Amino acid sequence: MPFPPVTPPARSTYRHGDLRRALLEAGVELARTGGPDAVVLREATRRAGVAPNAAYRHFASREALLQAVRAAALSAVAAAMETELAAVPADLPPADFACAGVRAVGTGYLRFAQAEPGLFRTAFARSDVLMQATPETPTAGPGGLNPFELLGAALDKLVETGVMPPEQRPGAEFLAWSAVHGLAVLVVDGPLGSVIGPHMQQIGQRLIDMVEKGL
Amino acid sequence: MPFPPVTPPARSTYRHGDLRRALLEAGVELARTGGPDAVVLREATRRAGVAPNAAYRHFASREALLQAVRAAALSAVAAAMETELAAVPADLPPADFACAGVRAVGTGYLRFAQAEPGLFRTAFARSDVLMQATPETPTAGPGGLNPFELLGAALDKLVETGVMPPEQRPGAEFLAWSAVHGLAVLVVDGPLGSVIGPHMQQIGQRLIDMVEKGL
DNA sequence: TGTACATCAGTGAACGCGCGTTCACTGATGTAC
DNA sequence: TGTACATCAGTGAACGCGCGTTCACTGATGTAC
Repeated sequence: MPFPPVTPPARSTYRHGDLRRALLEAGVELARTGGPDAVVLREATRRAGVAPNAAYRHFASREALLQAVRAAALSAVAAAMETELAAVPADLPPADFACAGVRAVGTGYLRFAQAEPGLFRTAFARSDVLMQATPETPTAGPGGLNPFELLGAALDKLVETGVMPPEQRPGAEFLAWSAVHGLAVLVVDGPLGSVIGPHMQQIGQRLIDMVEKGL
Repeated sequence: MPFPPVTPPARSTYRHGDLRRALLEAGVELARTGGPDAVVLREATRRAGVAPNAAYRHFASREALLQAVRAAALSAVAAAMETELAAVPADLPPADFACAGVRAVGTGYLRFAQAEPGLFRTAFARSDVLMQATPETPTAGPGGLNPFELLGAALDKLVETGVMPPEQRPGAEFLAWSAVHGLAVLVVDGPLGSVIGPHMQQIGQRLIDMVEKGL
């Protein structure tokens, strides 16, 4: 896949100023368009208007850049969830509020997957970044929690408000996550894109119904 | 990823005999080890003991070979489901038999994902092979149904035996498939491999419980 | 039954491509005196 | 305040790699007469 011509930023100073950030942003943009495989070190330096090897001052390898991009993508997923959470009416009765929280997390996840398929694929493609974030590669959203932690917190509230029996709680995040993730992946990265792409949100809501009832 | 040295088959005849099949088998073996990206045309010809360009007598391009490998992988998924289905006791009452059928389909899917992660990833990676099979690239198992059709048939029986209300049936395959697929992908291709890999079958059963209850 | 010939599966050599990465370097910065 | 110097971000050129694909070819096969 050839890259579209991107105007070089035309730097006047010898020093770039913030090359690490520029490379990361270029990497994110590449991931946005083409998924993880599109995060190509040389192309990122090209977009930053810099020689290819300049990247090695800031990232140990192409893989390190990709890790950073992944973390940024996960952070964006968390932000999408938070947006959805913020839209939940605060005056709901506690139990309903807790339910709406879980739904919001799932909805944010699905929305993000559909709006930013490239980043979504990058965020969750074979790696352990989510589970072992480093200070250089933060995976949390503005609120300080990463996607997995947001889901866990929402489920905790389900137990606190008595909607979910406590003995069901352990491992529940894996079940809920699986369901929602599966739909997202089938549509964004799998064979269902053309089949149910347009109805994804609707099917997503039915899926979340199923999870709620099943848990 | 360098390939391990594979002994060339040492052909004595000028004609290979069944090069198409040999390339397909080599391709499947590559996918088994390294997923879709590992299906490399030159490596397949190397393993078949043939010049690189000889492949073009049988496949129009690398992509065509990959499509064929994908189809074979889907066929293997179907076979795994059928194996599980065949193990369901035939003397169960109809409703229980129907439930067990759905569970068998899901279990077969998860088992396959864990036993053959490379083929699993190849089978479901961004493509429309599943939904538009051609005579040259069959996706069905021995029984003549592809994975998606096997799931559909199992759900139909759920309706026939009165376990599932008919109005729930439309689209139910997407919900069930999503749940199971999500778990498989998270473990095989995502961040949960190291976390719940060993307990996957157990979590898988809980997940299928959830789907049954939720539908 | 023997022979000419069309068919076509596989060969050998080469192409251009873009990648990640390494090397010795150069130029700007900022700190120590 | 001025100057020497260490630091280190970015440069330029090059490397080896393996890939998919194209070209003109050669050798075995099997069919028609």
